[in-house]
Amino acid sequence: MHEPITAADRVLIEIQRAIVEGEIAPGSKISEPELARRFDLSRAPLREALARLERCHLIERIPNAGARVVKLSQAGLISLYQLRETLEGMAARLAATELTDSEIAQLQQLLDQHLSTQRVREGESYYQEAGDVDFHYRIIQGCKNPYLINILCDELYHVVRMYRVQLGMAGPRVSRAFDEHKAILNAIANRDGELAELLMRRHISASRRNIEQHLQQGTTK
Amino acid sequence: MHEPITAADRVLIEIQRAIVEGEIAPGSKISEPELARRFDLSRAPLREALARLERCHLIERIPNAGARVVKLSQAGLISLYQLRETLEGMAARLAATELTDSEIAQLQQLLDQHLSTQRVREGESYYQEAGDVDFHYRIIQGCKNPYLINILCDELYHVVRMYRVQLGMAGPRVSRAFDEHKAILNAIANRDGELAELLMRRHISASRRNIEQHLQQGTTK
DNA sequence: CTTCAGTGGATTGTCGACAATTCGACCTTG
DNA sequence: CAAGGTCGAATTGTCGACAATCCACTGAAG
Repeated sequence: MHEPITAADRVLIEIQRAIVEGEIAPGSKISEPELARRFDLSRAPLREALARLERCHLIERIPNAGARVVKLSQAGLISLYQLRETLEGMAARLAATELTDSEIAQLQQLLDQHLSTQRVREGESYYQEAGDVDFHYRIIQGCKNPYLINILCDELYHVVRMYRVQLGMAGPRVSRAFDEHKAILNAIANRDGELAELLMRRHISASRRNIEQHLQQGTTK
Repeated sequence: MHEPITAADRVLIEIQRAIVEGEIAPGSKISEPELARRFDLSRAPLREALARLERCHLIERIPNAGARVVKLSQAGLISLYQLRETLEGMAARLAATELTDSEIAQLQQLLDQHLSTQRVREGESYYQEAGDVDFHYRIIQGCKNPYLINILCDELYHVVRMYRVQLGMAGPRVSRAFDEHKAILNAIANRDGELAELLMRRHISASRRNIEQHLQQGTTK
């Protein structure tokens, strides 16, 4: 079975990566002919990809005027994390009742694995990033609400990553984040949805404050 | 200045209406050539419209296999309203601190207007629908969070309408809904965000139960 | 010197046709 | 008769070209 990937999907993933990693500068204009040449395709699949990029909030399109890469801003960061607090809090609360015992066990196993990995590579932000993403991803999948899953995993995921990558998340918060994950999972294991929601909200709030500091230092404008 | 409308936008609105009102049956397959003939367009703008319909959760696309109109289900309704509870509750809470005094006054004026209109046309569900939508719309706009506004007004709005329209919302809940609107607005006027959120959540929860009854009666499967 | 209208260039939106893939019907075979 | 494979028609994905629209530059008038 071939990967169910169309040409538009491939270029979508490419451009997503380029934007998230800042290879295409925030605020810069997107030229359809230029990108078409760069990725060696027609404009048809490219426009399909652009439509999906708009859905991910990575670009902003104005009819008959073109598309621009989104600019990072403190206001945008706050709005985004404010929403994440609510949505992932909801996901954690639902996951506490929806997840099966075996799924919870697998998650605990995953966390142990991350902790040992983290000790080996202290301060390596990529693994932390991957592990954090994986943990949140599984919690979200566990809520069993397709609309919520779609919003968090398909639409908001890449913008969140964009903020984290471009502001260069570092390591001092790593160990604390792992403890917070553990606490959230404990609440879920105890089937305490309200506590899981509260802890998840705090976890994301702390993450926001962490990034906010970096943003104030980084962009002076 | 012409209306900033492209051909794809026009057909999008047409198809949205057709799907929401059930003119295109839920679960039916979408044929691109057929729709292109029906609306007298090429397939290019039509595909653009289909991409946005997928974003609105009105159709589901499978690569190389086509698109189908979404089917209404009790599980979908519950997931949708579960999410609305959280999101609109958040919007109400934020609106309580973000709305200006004059905006609140305008909202109170709007509600009075709706109440008088409702008395004139007792049980007329369309006006209730329009008034309800307008009230919720303004609360959402008042939260000042662009991500949240986008999700509620652009992505979820039409599916919600689809459930309400196709299950034929009637009048017994109309007056109660107005009272609930009034209570929510009072909480906002008192700058009591927590209460506004709680009341909004109850309001939507009651609305869900109302629709749920109709759905159980209507679709026996 | 500032402001506004006109024009040229480029970009976006749209079109019709071609290629790749899928779904269904038919036929063959065990 | 059932199961599997094969072929064909239809649909989706992609392409290159045309038309409509917008942006920037130029030029002229106040």
